[in-house]
Amino acid sequence: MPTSCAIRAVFCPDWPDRRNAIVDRPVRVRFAPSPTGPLHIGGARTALFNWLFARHHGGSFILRIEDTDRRRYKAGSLEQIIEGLRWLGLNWDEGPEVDGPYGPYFQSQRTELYREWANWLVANDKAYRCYCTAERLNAIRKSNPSGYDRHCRYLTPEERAAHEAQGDPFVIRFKMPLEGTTTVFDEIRGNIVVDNATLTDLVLLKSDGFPTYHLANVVDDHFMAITHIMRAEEWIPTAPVHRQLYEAFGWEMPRIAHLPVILNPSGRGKLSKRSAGRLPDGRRVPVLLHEFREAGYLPEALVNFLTNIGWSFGEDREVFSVEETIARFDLSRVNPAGSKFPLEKLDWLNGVYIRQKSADDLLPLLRERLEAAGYTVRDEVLRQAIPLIQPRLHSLNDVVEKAGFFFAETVTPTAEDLIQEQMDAASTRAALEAAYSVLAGLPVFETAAIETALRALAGTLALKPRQLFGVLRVAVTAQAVAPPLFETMAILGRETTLARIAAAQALLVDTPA
RNA sequence: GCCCCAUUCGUCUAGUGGCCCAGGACGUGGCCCUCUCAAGGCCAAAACAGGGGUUCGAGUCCCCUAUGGGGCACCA
Repeated sequence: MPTSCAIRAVFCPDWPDRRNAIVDRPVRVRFAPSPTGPLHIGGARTALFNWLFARHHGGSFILRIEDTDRRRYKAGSLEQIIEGLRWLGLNWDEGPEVDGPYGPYFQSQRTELYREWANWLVANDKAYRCYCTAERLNAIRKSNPSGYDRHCRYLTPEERAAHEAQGDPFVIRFKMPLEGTTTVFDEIRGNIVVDNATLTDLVLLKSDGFPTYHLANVVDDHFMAITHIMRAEEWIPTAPVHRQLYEAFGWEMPRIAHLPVILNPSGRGKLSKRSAGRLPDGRRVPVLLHEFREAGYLPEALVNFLTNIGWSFGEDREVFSVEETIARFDLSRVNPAGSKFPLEKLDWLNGVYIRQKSADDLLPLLRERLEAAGYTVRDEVLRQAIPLIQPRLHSLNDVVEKAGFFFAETVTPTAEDLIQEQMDAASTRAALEAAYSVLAGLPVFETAAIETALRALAGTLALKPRQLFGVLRVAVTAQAVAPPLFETMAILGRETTLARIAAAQALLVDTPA
C-alpha cells in the first residue's frame, strides 16, 4: 500500500478531527472549472496544485466540468480551458476526451443523480421545498444580508399543499442545523469552526431542476471517489456548509485544503481582469491564461512561477523542473497567506527558461512571434541570431525588437540617432565612408575580421570605439540598442551591411553639420 | 452589518521554541566585464504589524488590537 503510506507521511498523524480520515484509498483529486469564460491564472494555479498532488501520490487527476449554470454558459470556453491546461502540461486521467469509470464528467449530464439525492434529503427531513419568489428574496437580502429567513422551512402541511396545488415553482433548500458548531479541518490552516446559527439554508436544487454548485459538488465528489479537495480560499465559507451536507447524506467528506488567493500586483483585491491594472512600465497585467501565452511566456516558466507563489520548493531554490516539483510537492509547504502577483519575477524566470532552451527548440517559437509581427523569417538567419539574442530576451515577444532588423528589407535610421556624442554630420558621414571601404575590402566577412578591421579604423579616425561602433550600429540596425555589432554584421552579410551603411551615408548628405 | 481567513525585507518566500543581532530570490543601488543593451561575477541597503501573556528562552504557542483579504445569489 505505497499510496496510503505516502499520504500518512504527508499528513500529521495527530489531527484533532479524524472522522474524515480518507487514508486507505488511492488519491483522487479534481479540478472543476465551469465553462463560463477563459481560464483565469488563479484557476490554472488551482489546477496545477491538484495535478501536482495527484502526480506526487501516484493518484488520479480528474477534470470535471461544472456546467450547471445555463445562463452563464459561454460557447467555446470549454475548448479554451482544455487547450490551456494542455499548454501547461496538465494532463488528466479522467474527464472530457478521456473516458473513465466515474463518468460522465459533465455535470449537465448528471442532473438525474442530483435530483434523486435532493429528493432523498427532502424525504428524510433534511431539506425542504421553498416557494419564495425572487422579489421576496431580494427584499430579505436588503434587510438581512446574511441569508434566507427560512420562511418556507416552517410552512404548515396545508400551506405546502396549497403551493403544490397551484403548481408554484420551487427550489429545494437544505435544513441547516440551527444550533451548535461545525468544524472543518483544513489541511493548510487547521480547524475552521463556525456557529451553525450563521449558516444559511442554502439552495440545493434550482427551480429549473439544475443543482447548485453545493449539491453537485458534494454528490460528485462522493460518487467520483474524490479523496482530497484543493480549491481556492474564497470557498472557505462554504466548507462548513458542505460538511453539513456530507453529514446529512451520511457520507465521508474528502480531506480539504484551501489554497491562498492571488492578489493584484498593484492596488488591492484579488487578481482580476478588471482591477489588475498596469505594471510600472505601463504593460497590462495578464490575468487570463491565454494572455500569458500571448505575452510570450513559456509554459514551463509559468508553471515554475506558479509553484513559487503559495508554495516553496525549499533549499533556497527558485528554479526547478516539474519533475522535481512532483517529487517534492505536498500541502505542508503551502503558505496560507494570499500573495500579490510578483510579475517582475516571472519576467526574470521566463528569461532563465529561455536561456536554458536549445536553439532548435527556440527557433520555431521565435519564428512564430516574428511572423506575427509581419516579418518573413529565414531560418538560417534566425538560427545564427539566436545565440546573440537569447540572453537578451525576457519574453518570446522581445525577439521582434531584438532581431526584427535582421529580416527587414531596409532599415530607416534617423540622422539624430546616427550622430554620436561629440560628433557631427560631417564626421559621422566620414566614419561611414571609411567603414564602408574597409568592410568592402575585407577578404573574408567574418566576425573576427570585421572586429579587427573596425577597431583599427577607430584608431585611424581618432574616434572612440563607442563612437564608431555607435554610428555603425544605428546605420545597420536603426537602433541605439542592439545585439553585438560584429556578429550582427556577419549574420547580415556583406551585401546588406554595406547597403545599409551606404543608405545611412546618403541620409547625412542633406544634413547640415 | 455579520461570518471566516491571513499578517517575516518594496515583492515572492525560508523559518514548525534555542542553530536567527532572521536565510534565499526578484526588484533596487554600486563595482567588475564591455561596441550599446543584456547575460554573468562580486558587494550593499532592506523585514519578524503593535500590545499583552505562556516559557529558562518566542519570528515560531495563546489572547487582544490594527491592517489586509475572502464570503454572505435559484454564480461557480
